[in-house]
Amino acid sequence: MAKSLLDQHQLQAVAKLFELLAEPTRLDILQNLKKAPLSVGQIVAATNAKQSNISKQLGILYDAGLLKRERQGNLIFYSIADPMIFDLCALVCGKLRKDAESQLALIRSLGK
Amino acid sequence: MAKSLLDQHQLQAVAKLFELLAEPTRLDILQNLKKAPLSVGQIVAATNAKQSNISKQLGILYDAGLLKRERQGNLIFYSIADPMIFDLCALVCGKLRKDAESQLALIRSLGK
DNA sequence: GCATAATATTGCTTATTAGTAATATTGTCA
DNA sequence: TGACAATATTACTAATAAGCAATATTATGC
Repeated sequence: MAKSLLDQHQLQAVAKLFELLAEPTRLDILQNLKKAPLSVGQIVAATNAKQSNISKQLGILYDAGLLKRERQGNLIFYSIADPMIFDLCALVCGKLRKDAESQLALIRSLGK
Repeated sequence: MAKSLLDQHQLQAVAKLFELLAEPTRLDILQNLKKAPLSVGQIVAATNAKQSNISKQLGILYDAGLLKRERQGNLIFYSIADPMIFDLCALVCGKLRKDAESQLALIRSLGK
């Protein structure tokens, strides 16, 4: 394989997936679902977003295939469809932490 | 550590980073810089975006700390500041490929 | 069937941003 | 210094999306 650059269409697909993770509210939903499935009401309670917004964001994540859902009586439980997203988030969190640490080290060295 | 959920501020920082990778043009720039630093003109030639747009997106990636830059005479060379982003993209690409494959397998099994 | 609870949808406003053409800046060379 | 090439900036338009209040849907228990 020579160059292996993604074409326009593939880049769009990758961008689309990143876009899903580019909103604090959706990230909040995902991290709350990490341990176990939750009903919509539980997610609303765990975050500080309105019910209509949570429902909308859940729909977006579900339509994209990142979440599964299952009805249990009156409640609808959402769960993570592909735990890979946590690997993504872990990478990002690791980078942010490392960046913050080296920033701190720089400030400390200047203060001497 | 008990829950270790990210707070609002941290979620925003994570979202911000994903947002940078949520645009096809910026992804295109990044993948072109993977092998070696390139001047702005070279990037414009490698992608199919206008100069002003490339310059703008380069500025965004640079301001965010994802790119470094160095002037060499009349040219300005940009390069990747943190190769971790390629790990992120590899994860996403892997997921998309796997999803596509299982989708294909499903279609094939239905065709029998 | 009716009242109620849980979730989804709709219509709307507001904010953000990609992309562009035109112009400004910066550096090089003669 | 002046002409030219490379890059950055500006002002603008158009499209997208988050968030909200209000309303609609769906399921439960009486």
